Amino acid sequence: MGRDGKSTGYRAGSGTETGQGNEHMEWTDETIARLRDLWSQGLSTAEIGRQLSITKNAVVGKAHRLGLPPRPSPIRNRKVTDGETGTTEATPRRKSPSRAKVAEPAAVDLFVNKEAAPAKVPAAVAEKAPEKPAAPVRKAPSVAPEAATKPTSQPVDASHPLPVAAKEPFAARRELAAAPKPEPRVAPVPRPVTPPRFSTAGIDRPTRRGPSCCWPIGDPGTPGFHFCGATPLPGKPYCAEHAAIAYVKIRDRRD
DNA sequence: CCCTGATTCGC
DNA sequence: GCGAATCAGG
Repeated sequence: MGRDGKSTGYRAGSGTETGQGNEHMEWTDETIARLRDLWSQGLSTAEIGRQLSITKNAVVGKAHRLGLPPRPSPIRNRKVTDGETGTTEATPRRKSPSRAKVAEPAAVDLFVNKEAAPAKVPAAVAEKAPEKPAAPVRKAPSVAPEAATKPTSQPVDASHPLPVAAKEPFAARRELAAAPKPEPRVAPVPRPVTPPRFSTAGIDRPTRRGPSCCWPIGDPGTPGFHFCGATPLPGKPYCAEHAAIAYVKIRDRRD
């Protein structure tokens, strides 16, 4: 139990800051709701982090605290059954946890009108970003997340639209919308695709319960801001139309 | 080398 | 409680 105290431990963010109030992520109900939603949809922690403008560490950390069900880890199960092989040290417990070194962001110009897409937008800039919600780009891994992690076994054959909303264990979402919470998690990334034009066609009632398309419409913070609300694709946070522009194959910006 | 998630542990 | 740092497997 006695954890050797490493006095060297300290992180960036506290101290040299010019006086920013929020040192930690503001986990509001809306944010947590989206976290759980994306988590249940099988998105990667890093992917969720990008959409929430946070690091994957924050995502996975919060996810565990929320009691979210752990998803198939790429690494070995640290705690399998009690039958643990004593010969091989399962977990050497961190070698040198000297987290004294911190990466210095060096305050890059994010909002300049350059073609370079910012890796991640700070919350301060993000909430003031006049840019329309760019598509949360994500790459397509070899294995689809929903296919890999879906105990419910999503029917690939979309022969008939099954009531996915009915079997969704997670009821009550962010269908409320119009929440004055700043969370435009994406930056103006120059994509060759057409700007998100929200055609009324195909959009169901935003008042429906269950999973709804979480594509942000309008500027967050404004009373007119709301989410699409249409029926999302199975295993995806967006509806068919928004998913088409959201899941664009481009080199995502990761730090 | 890239990705992934889990865990640890200072704050 | 939060999240960077770290570890670890594919």
